Amino acid sequence: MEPVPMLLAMTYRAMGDQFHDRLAQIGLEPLRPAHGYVFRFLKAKRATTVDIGQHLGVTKQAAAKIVNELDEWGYVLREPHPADKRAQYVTLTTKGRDYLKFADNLWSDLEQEMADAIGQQTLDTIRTGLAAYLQHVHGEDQPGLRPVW
Amino acid sequence: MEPVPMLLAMTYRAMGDQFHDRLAQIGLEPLRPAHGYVFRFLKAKRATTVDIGQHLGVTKQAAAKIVNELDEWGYVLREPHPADKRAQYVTLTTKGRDYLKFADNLWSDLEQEMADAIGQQTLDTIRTGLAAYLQHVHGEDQPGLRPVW
DNA sequence: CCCACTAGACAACCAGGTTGACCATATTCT
DNA sequence: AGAATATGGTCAACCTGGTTGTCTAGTGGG
Repeated sequence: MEPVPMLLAMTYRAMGDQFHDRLAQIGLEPLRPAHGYVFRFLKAKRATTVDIGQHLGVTKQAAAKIVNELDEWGYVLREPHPADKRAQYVTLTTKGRDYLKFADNLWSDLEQEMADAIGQQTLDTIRTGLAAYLQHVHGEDQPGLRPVW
Repeated sequence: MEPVPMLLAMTYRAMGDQFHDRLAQIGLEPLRPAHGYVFRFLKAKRATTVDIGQHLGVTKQAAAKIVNELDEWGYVLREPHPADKRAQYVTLTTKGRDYLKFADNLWSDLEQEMADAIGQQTLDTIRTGLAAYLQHVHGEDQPGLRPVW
């Protein structure tokens, strides 16, 4: 029988691939998962590049590259930090918010299809089970999302 | 609430990190997940480098690099193909089989800890649920494991 | 007023893939 | 049989997405 981690990886990829395919059909920019995570993070709180790196679990330099791309593509812009002249807040543009909304819909479509395939209840169990495990392993301070991507 | 794919990724990483940490404590070679997948594959069937690449979902060149490493480290060796002078079978050495056995034990330890944390029944539901989803998406011919790693 | 610390940029590097070209052997077609 | 085509394996150049290390300018506690 397949080891559980293998199943996790394969399922993650299966869902991610479908997400990507459907996005490509619409003809959107080739955003990677990390970009999506950044959007979600920025929606929740004002953040600097350093904050983003921390959240993703990568160096600030890696985070800066990602932010640069998003900036060039118009999903995000930098504005001066009111109290710290070194720092810049990274904020979503309208284009960024629209993308996030679209992506969220797509994700919930996929999740719904998964529910249809294996049963809503099973899906719920998976969700709460995995969350409980993460809680068990990491306690309150969950680490960045780091790899996989 | 966290999207399911995020939970999958985080859980995969959490388990993988623990696996890696414990392996490092024993002082074993720095094998990556891909190597483990190769072992598991070789145990199941005789295979060439090309077969391995196919199974992993990477190019044969990438597979060749992996096989080279494993060869240098003594986990694997190449023997001539009986019917095709171009080809070579890649086979596990004793060291390779020992590693696999050790790793399998470690994985099942981790799985048991997961069961202890969230309940055996929940874990079973997760396992069968994910397997069912993959079945639903891919049908019989599951693709390579490709990324994540 | 110093001194330790931090945000961000720049550069060099690395790992783990990719594509493309090639040789030798296998296979298929006529 | 012989020619055309396909396949296993290797080599080499390149790409992507990270890393470390260094620097500047600004911050903030004693």
